This record gives sequence, structure tokens and C-alpha cells, in this order.
Amino acid sequence: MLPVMKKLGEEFYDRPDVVQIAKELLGKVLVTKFDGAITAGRIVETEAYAGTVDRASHAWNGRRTKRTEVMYGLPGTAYIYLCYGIHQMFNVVTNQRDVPHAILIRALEPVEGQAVMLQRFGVKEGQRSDPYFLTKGPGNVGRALGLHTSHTGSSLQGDEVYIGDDGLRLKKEQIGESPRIGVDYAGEHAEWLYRFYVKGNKYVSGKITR
DNA sequence: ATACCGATTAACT
DNA sequence: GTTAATCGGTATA
Repeated sequence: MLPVMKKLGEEFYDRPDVVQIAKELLGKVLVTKFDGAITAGRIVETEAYAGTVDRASHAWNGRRTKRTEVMYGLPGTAYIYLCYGIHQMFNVVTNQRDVPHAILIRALEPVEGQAVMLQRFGVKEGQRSDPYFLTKGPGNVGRALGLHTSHTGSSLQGDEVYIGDDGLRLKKEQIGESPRIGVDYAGEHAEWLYRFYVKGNKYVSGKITR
């Protein structure tokens, strides 16, 4: 069962420090409920994208297109885009209207609906006992939770997609930081320590914890 | 209208 | 360690 949680309200997302919010999201629980099927996971890896001043952001230099428009919208909105023609990447929009900050959710520790997740990966009963691959990496997170680019613009105040707080608090020393992944094209900005993760968690993407 | 490429993953050698 | 898969977004013309 899903733990008792308080849904994060708009005031959580409506803050200026996207890096701080990215850290605070660690330990929170991302939930989706589509067609009655609930899937949820504790967030263990995030990346901050700081809008127009961030070369790695889709909104760099004020780029504003049909795709990126949601980032300029209300805080606490889902921004989902397609990457490499395959992967549904789930982001949370933060900060006030017209400031296109976003946080990419890169990995979860499954909490609820693992059977549904397995179904979404086309895994048959009894097959592949190791479940670690399910929600490790942003593309897998999107797939496991049934997210699709068509869900972009959804409010996280609704019941289909939201993030909850069950009271778990991580200590500072449990949180690791590193440069973001896959943003080499961003020059110096690629070196910013905008990626955060729960140290030692098996679901965090990358080689070290694999 | 057309060309290039990516906030990735999994399956190879 | 290397690379194919795969297609919408974005820039260029």
C-alpha cells in the first residue's frame, strides 16, 4: 500500500532556487494513477535545469517553443518530452510563471504497482526476477509509470500525477552530487553540480552504483 | 521543405 | 567499450 502522504502543494514548487528544490525532491514519492492503476516510487535521483541562463536547458537563451512552453507556465506542472525518439522524460516545472526552471526525475525506488510496471515493460510472470532496471534512468522511469508526452502540462495538484511527502527526511551526508549526465554539449555548464542522488541506492543510474 | 541531432537505453563486441 | 534504434523538435533555407 501507498504510505500516508501529504501531496506537495504549489508553494513547494513556486520557489526561486531550483537546485534546492531538486535536493528536497529526493525521498519524496512520485505517484501516477492511470485507468485505476497506481504506480509509485521514491525519488532517488534528480537533475536541476536552471532555465534561460543554463546552456543544458531546453529553455536556454530564452528559447520558447510549443514544446518548451509548459516550462514557462505554472510551478508544479509536468513537462514530458521525447528523447532519442523513444524515451519519455518526466520533469517538474518550478518557479513562478515565465521563469522556465525544471527538474528531471532520473530514478525511483519502486513503492507501489511493481506488477503494473513489469507489465508496461512487457515482462511475463516469473521472468527476470531482478527488478532494479524498472525505474533506473529517466527513460525507464517514464515507461514504468506509464507517462507519455501527451501528459505534459498536467498539474501535480491533480490525482493522475503528483508527488507526495510521507515524512521521510534524508540526512545531508546521504545526498551525493555530481555533474549532469548527457549534457556534454553545454560547455562549462555541463560541469555544474546540478545532479543529486541518494548515496548507495541501487536504483540510481550510472556505473558506480550498478 | 529538409537536415541534423538529442536531459537514453540495451544489446552487442 | 561501442553502437544501433528511432522520431519529434529545432534550426536553416
